[in-house]
Amino acid sequence: MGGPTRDGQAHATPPSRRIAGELRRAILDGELVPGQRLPSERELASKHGTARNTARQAIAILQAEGLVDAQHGRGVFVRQPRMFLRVAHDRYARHHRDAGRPPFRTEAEAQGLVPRVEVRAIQQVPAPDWVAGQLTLGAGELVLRRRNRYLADEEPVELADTYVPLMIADGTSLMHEVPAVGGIYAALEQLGHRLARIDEQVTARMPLAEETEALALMAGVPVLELRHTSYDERGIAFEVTHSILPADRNALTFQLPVD
Amino acid sequence: MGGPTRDGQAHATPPSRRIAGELRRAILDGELVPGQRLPSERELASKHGTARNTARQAIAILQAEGLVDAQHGRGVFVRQPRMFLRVAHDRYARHHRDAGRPPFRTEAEAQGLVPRVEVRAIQQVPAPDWVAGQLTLGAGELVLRRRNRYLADEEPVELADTYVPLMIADGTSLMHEVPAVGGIYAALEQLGHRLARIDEQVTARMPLAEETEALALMAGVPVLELRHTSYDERGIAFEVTHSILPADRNALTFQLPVD
DNA sequence: AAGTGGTCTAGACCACTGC
DNA sequence: CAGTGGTCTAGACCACTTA
Repeated sequence: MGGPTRDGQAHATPPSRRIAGELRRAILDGELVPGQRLPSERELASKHGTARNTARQAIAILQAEGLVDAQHGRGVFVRQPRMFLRVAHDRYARHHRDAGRPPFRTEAEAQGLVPRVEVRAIQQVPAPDWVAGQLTLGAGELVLRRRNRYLADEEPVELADTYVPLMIADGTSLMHEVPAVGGIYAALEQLGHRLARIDEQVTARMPLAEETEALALMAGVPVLELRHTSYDERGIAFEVTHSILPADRNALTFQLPVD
Repeated sequence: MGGPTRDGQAHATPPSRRIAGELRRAILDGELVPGQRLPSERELASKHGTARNTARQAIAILQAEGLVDAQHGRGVFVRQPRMFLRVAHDRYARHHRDAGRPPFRTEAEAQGLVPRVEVRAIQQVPAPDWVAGQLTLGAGELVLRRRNRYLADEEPVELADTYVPLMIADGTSLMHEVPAVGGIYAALEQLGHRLARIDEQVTARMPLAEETEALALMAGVPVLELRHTSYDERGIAFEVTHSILPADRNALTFQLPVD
């Protein structure tokens, strides 16, 4: 039994939210510090005179807010601030490419992290709508898709699907696992597609189950969704990349001149 | 009773996740279209031969993923794609400012939306660490803080705290509610701070309870956190803004020359 | 009034962790 | 083995929406 009005208080805050509120305040005020264990579900329940499920619901609220992290068999912990990989505004600068450093490697090494790239798949697929639009292809036309996963110090920090029109990629090193020293941008440049301008669009959402697994995401962590288009000197798009980045491990920086 | 191994299948997917998986597939495959109602919790439970709480847990998973939206007394619905306000790369261009159009108004009107700005507070506060760092002030030095809420067609789309050093703002129109035609950037320019370069950093996280309310956020919607710094022609920072944007209503676009 | 989601209870078994 | 979180059951009352 026991809705919020059983004691005559209409619209009173339900116990689960009250417990979550108390814990949230303790975390934000620093009474509970990052890494510290919360009382167990059973302790919280008996302390507040509720069923265990009610205390559990309170924990679920905090988990959805990204404030705590439940570990099976160990306990519930205040979340630790995580390492931040800042994707700098100049990651596509030619001087890095000329030095044989692909964008991701540039970023990771600048922060003292060990980069690793996993090639998950290299396929020919029908172009998704957004890709076809950016590359001015017919809807459903075949494109090369390279699916990569990027890790810094063996922690996954990005999933990236890169699309290149077959007219450009067919028969080139792009179809193979390791396209060239310097990454695919160096390879594309050798093919005559000199990067002159990029266009990036950023939003965020909660991860799908598949992304949660591939990025080892904890509950309550959203992902950044980055859509990137590369243009050559004639203003023609020759490559697009769709990236998914854990929001707790990534911030994107941009520096723009005005006027 | 009833763990996943009761039937001898060790590590089998628990019923709640199985049900969530089926519904997720139906949504992503388009069998359930945006706006459509899902079966009720009681229907799902009886159809799958589980308790109602188990079906309810499946719904909670989809809600945390931002795929569905539960409405008390009505049902659970596949979430509608929301209107997207793209914050264009040229929102700070001088020609808008010269025409008396502040950045937000420029954006909204370009998309046929009616912009409205609520000034929530104009105060002098100690500079937060990040603000002090960007403006090269002493930690805790007083700065002007203007707290705004932005609405498009009466839907909240941004919370923004703008900080200006008191040395610049004191005694000027910036201390008043409506600083000048063209917004605070026009006012700053009249004070001799000509915008030459901006620096923006983007990340995302789940909203705090206060932000959920101020932005009328639904469950499972993260916020974009945008940190913006304005530099004049001498490379001196004269203004920073900390924005919180609902991720389901905002995408940020950037266009950058390379090299 | 009927149907829906929101919350709670009291109890159970499971899987995982760590002493 | 004890303690923790993960999941489930079967039932209940509440608040909200719709007809």
